[in-house]
Amino acid sequence: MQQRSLSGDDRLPVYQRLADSLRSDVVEGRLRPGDRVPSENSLARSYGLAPGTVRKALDVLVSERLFERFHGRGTFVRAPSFDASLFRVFRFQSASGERTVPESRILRRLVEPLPGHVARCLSMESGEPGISMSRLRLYQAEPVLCEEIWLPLHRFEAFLALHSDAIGDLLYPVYDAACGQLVARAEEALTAEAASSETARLLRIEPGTPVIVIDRIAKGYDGTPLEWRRTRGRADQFTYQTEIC
Amino acid sequence: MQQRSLSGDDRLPVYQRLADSLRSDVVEGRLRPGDRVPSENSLARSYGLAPGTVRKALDVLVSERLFERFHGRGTFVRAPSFDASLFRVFRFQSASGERTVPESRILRRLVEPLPGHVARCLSMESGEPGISMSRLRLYQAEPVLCEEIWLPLHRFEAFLALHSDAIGDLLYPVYDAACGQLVARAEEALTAEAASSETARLLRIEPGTPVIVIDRIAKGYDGTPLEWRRTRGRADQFTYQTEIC
DNA sequence: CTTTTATAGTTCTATATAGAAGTATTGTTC
DNA sequence: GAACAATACTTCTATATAGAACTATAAAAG
Repeated sequence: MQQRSLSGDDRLPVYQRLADSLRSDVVEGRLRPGDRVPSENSLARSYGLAPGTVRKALDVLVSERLFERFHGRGTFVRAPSFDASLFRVFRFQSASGERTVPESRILRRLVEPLPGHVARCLSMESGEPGISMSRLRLYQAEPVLCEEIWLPLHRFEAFLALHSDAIGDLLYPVYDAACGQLVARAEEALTAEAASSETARLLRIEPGTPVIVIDRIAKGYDGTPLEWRRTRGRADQFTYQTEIC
Repeated sequence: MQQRSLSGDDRLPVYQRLADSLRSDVVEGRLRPGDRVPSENSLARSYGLAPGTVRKALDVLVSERLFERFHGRGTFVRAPSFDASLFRVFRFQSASGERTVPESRILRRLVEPLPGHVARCLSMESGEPGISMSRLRLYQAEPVLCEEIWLPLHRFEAFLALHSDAIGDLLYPVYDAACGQLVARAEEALTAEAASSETARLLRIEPGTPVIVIDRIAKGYDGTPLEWRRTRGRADQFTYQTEIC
């Protein structure tokens, strides 16, 4: 247990600087999702702080949803969950009410130059090489979502080499395992449009029918954009619920 | 400064019971939006608690967005803001970027029996009397949103008597002033559909064009549903942004 | 009247301490 | 081996205290 000290702007309160320090432990990979964070007492000892101050720093990171605490068990780096957001938006539930992740079928996977609007979102230049994918997602054998996905080639070369069977229904675990790319959070923008003939064919609906469009930019812990994704689904299977105040 | 004691289940932690007590001060109208909450020290004195415990109770209420704190100034009951949510969803901003609330025009206001699906949301019986309104909202003289609104008659009789000129662009302040009904929060559900001929006419678009539908149930501090509202707007003027993690 | 200064009130930070409450492991007993 | 008891460790609650940082008001000075 070595004595540690806080870096950073010393005009900031101590608990903020400790929170910053722990946050960068995650950003720089010294702490990974699922890892246990040192206990409040041991942090207090090793940084030479009062336990209350340490606890306040952890409060910050818990409210950021970066950590989660369990009474009597410990504090852990939280693993983000993205499919929960799909359930918030589309109602995929069987008659019995249970939720299963929709099955995925990759229709296309090849290297192409990034189009302008995608490149901008990925902080890259238009025309730089990217991996382009089309994916169809089915629920109980019915097509429910279709997706266009773009990845920066230089980070995801190993993904190209993978056999299709090695890619499951969820992509982010594969990004981590095969390419060492951890997705920490994502920004989503939601719109509606009339179905093009292409998406109408994939979703087996009439062209012109309203569809929901979700644009997502997935980012790493350090904020670098990793994936661009556009998902379309039938509007009549969609509701998004919030509380406002 | 009278000595006060905490009621409620004494197996709960003290700070929770204090938070409950202050919350019910708001629910029962002893504290109103904008009011100043007694200072941390005075609460500590009057309840006979340590200041840290009081502060922890206030932390709870601040994170619920019921209170807001200002360093050196005090703690206040927060006034909810609902038009902010409209801006999150529809992009009404002039070229210069400033935001103005869209102008409102009430097309219809009369007493009618509540239809079933509305009555259910308002915890009332189908057929009970309600106030039914149609409203058109314009931005820079262009129609952008159309709304159907239902109110329970027994709470809003005074609203019927109001002259149209006395009703501004925002309804909730009028509900409060004329009927003593305070809206605390609202639940919204968002969908898309093809424009009916009726909404197409109002919004001056082609029938069948995608429109966004927002169903809202507005509730008081005690949770009683006060207003049912369905808003429709052109989908091409709409984006909803969130961060997920 | 305007500006400055003091003051009293507010929230915010930090320390120190003690024990309650929950969880996992280890040892003991049967 | 299974069931129970003791233990060590974790987070959680609560108290007490002191001063920093910020804001509004009142008093004083120009």
